[in-house]
Amino acid sequence: MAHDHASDCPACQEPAAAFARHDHAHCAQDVLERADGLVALSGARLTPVRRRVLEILLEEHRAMGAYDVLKRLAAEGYGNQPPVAYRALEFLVEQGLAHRVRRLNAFTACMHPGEAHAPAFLICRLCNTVAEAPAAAVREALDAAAGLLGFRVERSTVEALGLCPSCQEQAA
Amino acid sequence: MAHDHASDCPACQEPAAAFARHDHAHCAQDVLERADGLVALSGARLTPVRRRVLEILLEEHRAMGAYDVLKRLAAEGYGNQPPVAYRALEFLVEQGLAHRVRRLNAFTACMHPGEAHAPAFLICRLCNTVAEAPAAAVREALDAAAGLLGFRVERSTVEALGLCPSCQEQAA
DNA sequence: CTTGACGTGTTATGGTATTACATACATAGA
DNA sequence: TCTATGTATGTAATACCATAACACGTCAAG
Repeated sequence: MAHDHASDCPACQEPAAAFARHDHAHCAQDVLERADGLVALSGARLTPVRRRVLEILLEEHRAMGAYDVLKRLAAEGYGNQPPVAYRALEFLVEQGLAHRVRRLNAFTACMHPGEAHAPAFLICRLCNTVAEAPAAAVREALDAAAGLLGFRVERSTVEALGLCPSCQEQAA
Repeated sequence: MAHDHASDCPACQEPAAAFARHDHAHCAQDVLERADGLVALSGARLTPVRRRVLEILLEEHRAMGAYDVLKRLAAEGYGNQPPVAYRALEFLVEQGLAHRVRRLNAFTACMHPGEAHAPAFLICRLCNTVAEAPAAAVREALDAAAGLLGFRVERSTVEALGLCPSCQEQAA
């Protein structure tokens, strides 16, 4: 482990940790527990496949293609046809437990489920790391820009391609 | 024509026109002329295929899939294999003459080529209209959010799904 | 006139996502 | 309990999106 976790370890939650090395096991556990509660609240069901997909996303701690997820599922005895993965992923996205990263045709676990947030994704073009940045301000600006045209925003996709801190150093 | 165009008709350029009915022919003409100049400046070449693809995007005035564009090209005697369309589209995107709308796996002509802009796309989930909104403020907010994590943004994708003005009315 | 850069055409393939239908499972109501 | 209903899963087939690799042609610089 990169650091010792108390149950409220901030490193897993803080934005700044997104690009830092740390122990994912704790974050995963914490997120899973919250997921159970959130889903129950919304009246939906976190079935075995769905829960497993979330676990997989949390374990890998990276953006995964639907077919990558599917391979893992199939290896564990679940169905091995694309809809199995896509349906579970879609469910998780709807519940706010995962996000879709369109630039990568991939999915990633949400690290802050339940907290109302309009995430932005920061994708490093060198190391391919994806970080979820808090982007309430971005969403506000987008709502404002859309409002000027009379458009009402329901869902938004905000993704940035660029260089993460460590790749900036190496490039310099 | 929905309205009579002077060569400096603002309706085609103004954001508010994005969702308004108007004559596209003039906008297209204007954009094409500017495209010629811009490409020349950058040392690139707006070859027949490339120019035709831009014309097609302008004519249709909607987000088009690469294969839609390809069909049009093929019907006019150009190559009918995917790379023909993808290469031309990629060129136009690089030159800032077109944009890629990832949510739709589609491309659309840029309505304000040459003006430095970080566009946001507003996609109506009912009528599928796509509008390009000025989003300098959004980009600034994104840069700021990324900066807090030490991430340097190079390119960004900002897309919103929601309801355009007229579909809001109909829904109400 | 040769070389090299660029653009186009074509074949082939790989990756992503959805439709449609069949089956199983859970829960609520008779 | 039994059945009806909605929801979830499994599967087959297909559609859609995108790229790699190679061949050919053109044009301008040396």
